[in-house]
Amino acid sequence: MMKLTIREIAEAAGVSKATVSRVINDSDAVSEETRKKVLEIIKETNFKPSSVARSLSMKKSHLIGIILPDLSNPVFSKIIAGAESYIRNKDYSLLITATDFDIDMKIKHINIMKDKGVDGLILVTDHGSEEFQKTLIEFEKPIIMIGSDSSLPYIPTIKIDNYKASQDATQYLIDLGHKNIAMIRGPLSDYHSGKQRFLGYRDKLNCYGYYSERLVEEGWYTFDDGYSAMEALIKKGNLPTAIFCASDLLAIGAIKCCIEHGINVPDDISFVGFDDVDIARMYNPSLTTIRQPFEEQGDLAIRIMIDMIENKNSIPNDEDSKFTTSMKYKLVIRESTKNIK
Amino acid sequence: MMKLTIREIAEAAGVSKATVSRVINDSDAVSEETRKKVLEIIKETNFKPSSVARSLSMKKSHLIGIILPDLSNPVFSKIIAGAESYIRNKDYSLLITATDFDIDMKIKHINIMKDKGVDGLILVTDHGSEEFQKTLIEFEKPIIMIGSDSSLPYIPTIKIDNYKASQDATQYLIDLGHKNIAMIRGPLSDYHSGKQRFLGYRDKLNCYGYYSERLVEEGWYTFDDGYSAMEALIKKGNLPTAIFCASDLLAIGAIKCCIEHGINVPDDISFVGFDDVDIARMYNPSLTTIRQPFEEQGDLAIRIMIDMIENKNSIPNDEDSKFTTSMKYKLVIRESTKNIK
DNA sequence: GTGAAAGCGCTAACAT
DNA sequence: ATGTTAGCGCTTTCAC
Repeated sequence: MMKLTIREIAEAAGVSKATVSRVINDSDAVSEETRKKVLEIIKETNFKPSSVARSLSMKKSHLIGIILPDLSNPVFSKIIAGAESYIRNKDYSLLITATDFDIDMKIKHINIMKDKGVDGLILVTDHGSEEFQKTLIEFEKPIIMIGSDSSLPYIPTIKIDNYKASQDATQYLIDLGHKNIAMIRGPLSDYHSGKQRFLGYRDKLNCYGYYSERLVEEGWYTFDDGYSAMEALIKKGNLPTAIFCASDLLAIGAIKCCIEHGINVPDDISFVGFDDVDIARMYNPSLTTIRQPFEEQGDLAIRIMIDMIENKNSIPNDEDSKFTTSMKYKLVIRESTKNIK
Repeated sequence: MMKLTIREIAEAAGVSKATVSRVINDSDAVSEETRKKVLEIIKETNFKPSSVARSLSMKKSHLIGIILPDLSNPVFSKIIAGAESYIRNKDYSLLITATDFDIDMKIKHINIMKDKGVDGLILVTDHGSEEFQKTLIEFEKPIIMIGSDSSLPYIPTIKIDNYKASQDATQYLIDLGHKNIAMIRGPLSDYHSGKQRFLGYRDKLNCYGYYSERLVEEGWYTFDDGYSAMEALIKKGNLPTAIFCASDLLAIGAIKCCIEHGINVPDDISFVGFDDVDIARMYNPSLTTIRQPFEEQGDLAIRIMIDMIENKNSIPNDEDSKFTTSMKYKLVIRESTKNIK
């Protein structure tokens, strides 16, 4: 059975291709009679217009690209899940690529997305190099960033206030009576999740005069790095009574290390994570953490994107309309923290 | 700056569009001289041919669709990650949709994929209804199934032997001296992960005369269902000394429930999970489980798919070439199981 | 209200 | 080796 085209439908209905097209798109007045007839034939034959041909003709692919570092990390797969579940009922599809935090890879794939004709691009990434900026500028279609900003004023950004969230987490630990509070941070080169979360912690401790460089370890947000960082902390001796971690995985890795060393959580050490991935509530002990609304971020990004694509006017183009959506985070208190007053 | 087309390149190079096309695709002999010239202009202008136009003309989109139930479940996001990381260096992209285990949704999205012109489709799902089968038959492009088969002989399938894996897991528990072994299974309507895993367990217990219906609870592979199932088991009284679970999440939910009830794992009850998602090794206690090679499955699916797309001859078309790849699973022993002999 | 024709950007015969 | 021409399947003026 050959693939049907609009031509066959037109013939079968005894009208022109143009008319069929009008019916399909509701684009122009068509007499009720012919519309009925055409519609009927379309149902009967189960005809579906080729989106490829349509894309070429309309210069719109109904594809939205999304580029993120890593699909097997729950942090990112949640964002995708949020985006996907909203788009599913819309007339768009998602083209997804992971790029391993590699900036050149990112640039390459932004270009691939462009070739594929995506109508818009969602970037989950840090802002990166100058060449990266250049690629963004030349993209010429709507872009949205999640978790980071681009320094390009016309690119909407969705994120949370990492600095403030970290201050809140730290304050919570202080309120619980902790003074010797360590942090396992992310790399400072990672501006939002690394540097800002660290600064929030440091500045807050400084308010109380508790801060010391000795208290800080660093890792790449992973379980294994959390484990190693904790080993380092143990080796240093003079254990803290609480540890704030830049990610849940870091926290869980560190907790696992503690347990294997006979250190009780939260009796000996309290832990606060960051993200609230699924594991946080499942863990034993369950993890006190900062909840980031990942799925909502993905969902919102798609909403804004579709709006930008369909009402071009809504693309912010002057300085004051630069819009950054700062989403609400929330400190979720569970079993891993203890009041020691 | 207008979007460049092959036409501008041709003019700039003083040749015809056809020649430019030849250069781009290495499709036909072109004199070294003109090739150089064209290539140069392409570099200079940073020209990229439109894949949409190309798709229309060649009837090949270089898009591979993948449909799965849920993106936020680590089981599925690992498969995607595997597929994506292989495809990334190939000249293909991935169109991803999640469908919530809803069969009608699946059918709808298979059709959407078809409209979008994907060159092939990877399905992570159970085989489903007759209408579903019909949709597959009418798809007319390569399809591959992961984790399940289709009953259509020409559709390659990638999976593990769930029945045997469950027997192995159960045997392991028996070897450890356990006789009173419960199971938290998935729904029997789910043929592979539900029914087969259960049968492997039941048949193995029957070999020893240990089986009893009282030992079985059921849930949807989630943490919360595991927790509830464990509560039910506790309510029944006469606790088993070991529990085999149809998923890691089920196991972890049950373990969490035990801990909250003061039941020690593994001293009082041993647990074996299924999947080996990341959480399994991170958990406290870490979980003994059957490892499924998710990323390898995704990777392999893409390899086979690209091969099918590019060498059509390799599509199996006779009965004996029906090919099911049964991947190796592995029992990974960790802290959640205890020898009680 | 409807049809004819041009065109979206590319590839693929067919000529030369 | 290269140019010419005719599509791929759809949308969109522009006539009628």
